[in-house]
Amino acid sequence: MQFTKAEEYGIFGVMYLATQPKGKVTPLSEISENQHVPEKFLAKIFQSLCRSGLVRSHRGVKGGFTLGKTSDKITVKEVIESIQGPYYISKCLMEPPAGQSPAMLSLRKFLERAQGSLLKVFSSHTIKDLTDWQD
Amino acid sequence: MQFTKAEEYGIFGVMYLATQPKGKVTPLSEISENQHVPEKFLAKIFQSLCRSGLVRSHRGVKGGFTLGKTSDKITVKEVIESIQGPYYISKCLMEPPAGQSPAMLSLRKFLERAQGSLLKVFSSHTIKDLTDWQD
DNA sequence: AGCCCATGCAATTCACAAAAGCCGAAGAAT
DNA sequence: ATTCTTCGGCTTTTGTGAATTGCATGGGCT
Repeated sequence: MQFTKAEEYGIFGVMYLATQPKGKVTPLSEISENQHVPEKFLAKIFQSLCRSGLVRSHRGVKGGFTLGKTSDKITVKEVIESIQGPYYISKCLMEPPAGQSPAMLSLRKFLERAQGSLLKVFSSHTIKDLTDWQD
Repeated sequence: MQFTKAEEYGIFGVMYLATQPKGKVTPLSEISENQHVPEKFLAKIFQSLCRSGLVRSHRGVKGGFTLGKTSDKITVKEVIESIQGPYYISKCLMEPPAGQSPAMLSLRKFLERAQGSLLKVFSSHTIKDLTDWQD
């Protein structure tokens, strides 16, 4: 429901994969070490990223993760919503508007507008934009 | 650091005052009852709103609150930031950028852009906009 | 004086974020 | 086949902040 450590770490992880040589399989331990992120926490996050296809997992010795598609095709919004589900700026937008007070309906209308503005930024930036900014 | 019940209730409270006859002093109990908000919680919120001058308090019998300025002069951003201080889309924007990792600096750049987009919506809508939408 | 209502602080409950741990499954190397 | 490595998924713990409640205080009206 908000931008937390999980999303932060997830983006770092995907960014790291994006800067690795194409085809290289990178284990969690390497990502964790380089980006200073708790490994087990990162593992949980990458499970979600894997399920949504943003990254691909490879088990066994010399296993690890690779990107599911090129970094310029992965938007920040995709990463965020893979990890925590649909993004809501406020809890009250999660509940259906039926039977709510006039003041609430009015506030919802406003919040939806604000949220739309935010999601537009989320979906118009890719991981490649972020890694490019790193230099 | 995020859009919570406190901000929600605060906006409801100010909206309610905005719909009352000009000059009327409205006690918390009335606002609480009409907007279905816990009275003590609302009291705390209104302390902040009072300190920042958005509402004016009147003590004693027949006391209560009035608006500090007309509702078309009160932006949503003012209400939010009165209640919870500066609005940050993410915790990591609260800390100074000095000495952070390249990935973090890159993410900050992105988050600042997203946050700016959001604050623009917050500051370009007033309480009057919200009460007008109620009809 | 007595009542009413805001003020301010303390305490509590509750939910969720953040992290750590454990055991199992899959796959490669030998 | 066995062993080692790495992900998979579940459970539990810890920490933090949201959301509330309670009480004692103080100012103003009648």
